Amino acid sequence: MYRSHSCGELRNSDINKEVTLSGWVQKTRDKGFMIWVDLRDRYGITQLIFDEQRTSLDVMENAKTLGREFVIQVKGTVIERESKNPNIATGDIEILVKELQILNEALVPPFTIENETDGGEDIRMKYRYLDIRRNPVKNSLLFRHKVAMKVRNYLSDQDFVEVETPYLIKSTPEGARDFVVPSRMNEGQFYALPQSPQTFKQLLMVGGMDKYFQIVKCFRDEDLRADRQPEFTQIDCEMAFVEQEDILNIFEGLTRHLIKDIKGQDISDFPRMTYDEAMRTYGNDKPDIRFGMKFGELNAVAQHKEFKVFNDAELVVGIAVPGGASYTRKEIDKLIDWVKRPQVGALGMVYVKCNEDGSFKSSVDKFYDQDDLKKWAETTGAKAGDLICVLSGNANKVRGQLSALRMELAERLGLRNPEEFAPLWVVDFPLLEWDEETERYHAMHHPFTSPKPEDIPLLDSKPGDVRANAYDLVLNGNEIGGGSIRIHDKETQALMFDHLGFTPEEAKEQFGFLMDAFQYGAPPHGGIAFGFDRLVAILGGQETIRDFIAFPKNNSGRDVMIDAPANIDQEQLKELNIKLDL
RNA sequence: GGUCUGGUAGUUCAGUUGGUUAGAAUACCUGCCUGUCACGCAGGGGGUCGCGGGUUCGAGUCCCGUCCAGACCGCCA
Repeated sequence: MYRSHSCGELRNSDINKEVTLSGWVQKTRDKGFMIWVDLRDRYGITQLIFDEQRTSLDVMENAKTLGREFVIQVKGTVIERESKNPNIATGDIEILVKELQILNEALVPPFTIENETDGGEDIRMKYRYLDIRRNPVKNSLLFRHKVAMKVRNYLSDQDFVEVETPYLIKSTPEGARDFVVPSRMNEGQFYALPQSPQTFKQLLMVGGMDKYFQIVKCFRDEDLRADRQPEFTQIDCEMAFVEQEDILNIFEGLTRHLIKDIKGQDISDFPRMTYDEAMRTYGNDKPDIRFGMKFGELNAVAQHKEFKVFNDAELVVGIAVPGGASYTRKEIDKLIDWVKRPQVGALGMVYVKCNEDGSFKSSVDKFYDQDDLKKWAETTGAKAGDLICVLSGNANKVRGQLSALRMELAERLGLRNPEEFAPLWVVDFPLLEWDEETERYHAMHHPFTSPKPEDIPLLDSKPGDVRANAYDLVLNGNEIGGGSIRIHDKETQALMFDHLGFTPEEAKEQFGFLMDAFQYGAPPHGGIAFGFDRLVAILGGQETIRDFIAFPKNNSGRDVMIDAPANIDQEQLKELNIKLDL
């Protein structure tokens, strides 16, 4: 038996018990006459004591050789500490060691295994197995497990069935780049890893599994971000015989349940907002509504003077920055530089200081009088002491720019409290989106999303105006879920493929199996998929998902620990009939 | 594909207008220490300044290229 107890559970009530503990040496404090060893495992730390009065000489000598992260087993007696440590749960007791066995020695780790480690990101990823021993990472993984269990239990209690779908499937041209896997048995052919189990879950609906879910890995061969990994986990859900309203209600329930159960918070307000409204008031389809700073469109009150920049602009729009009137000229110039960075791309920024005395001071006083500026303040909701930041230009671009500024300022002003949760449904997404590169429309969500019936007539005349039965769940400015009511009849699906530029032959080749299935009694259905990594990170109060993934990839999609991806040898390539052209 | 930031001891970082032998903290090693828990004290070892080239009497420092890491834009149905 390696252990009778964990390193986190012994208390005063266990005094005088003979125990066996195993774990890692967190730290030794050798005072010569006495050696203390902090023994650590997943559950906590227990102090061991070796003492020249009470410990045999050979055990004492052995204890002197212990180094950080040695794996040891000890047998001894639980005794009360002479001086207690209120900072740890086991701080009242210690183990007077009688037997010490070194199970495995360890090299000196390249960084300290402590809450505040001295190791940087790079080295920690290379030695991720050591990083996982640290409380912050360990606790993130435990937290992830807890969220997964809550989700499973909740959905299972609601009669959802977890069904596994295949990972080796077929590549499709729509959407993200696929990871592909060569098939040895089918010469020259490739599987693709799923970007999502989308078509399979729809086929499960045709198969009568009317409530499906799966916590499932998905794969997308696109560039990474702090909140994006090439392989990531979704809570994938689909239901038959439901309308959009049913799905919103059920998954609003799940979201409320998780926030209540895990964070102890009741969500009072769970608003719904159309895509149009989100874009107009926040410049963004995933607005963070924990704070205000809503957009005020200023065309009507800013295009009547001689200021050419505004007069030529499709949209003039501003936000009120709380307390911003006190910014110095230098600070405002920095803000202007910030919006002019290529990542944001604004050409300039007009500002108005709303002074405490009710007067206004702007960078465009030459063109606008106090009455004009007062109207701007009213439109943007600016109060005395605020700063109005105004951008102008192409409506879509300027909304994106002002949205970036809004988020940046909120971050700087500390308005994005990670312990506050403000979920939101964004509904009525456009069905199609114009793609400049390929010069055609492509599905904003995916090609299986149903258009709103009343908008179908617009498909030919104004394709960009057709709205979809599609919705996103937004939490604190992050898209954590998205879904739609699907098309479930062959004709509509064919019409959709036609508008996406597929020939009937291409549609049949790519998705014939789905349209075939639709002819055998496909029920009306719809669903949603949550980005599980992201959901866990946000509930955990962070926006970077890496620490909630045991073995994440780095910025370039590499696993620096196992050093993947890597070359494969000629034999393997030959077997797969692959010739490299490098 | 692009923009920005960084790369110096095991680790995290400092390093002035280019100038003697490249520093600190921590970790590590040795010794001491009668209740430590961020133990303390004394001593010690430890460097291809990412890599390649250039400018210069002289480069960690300036220039060019390149590699790596991170954040972001594009991309992510």
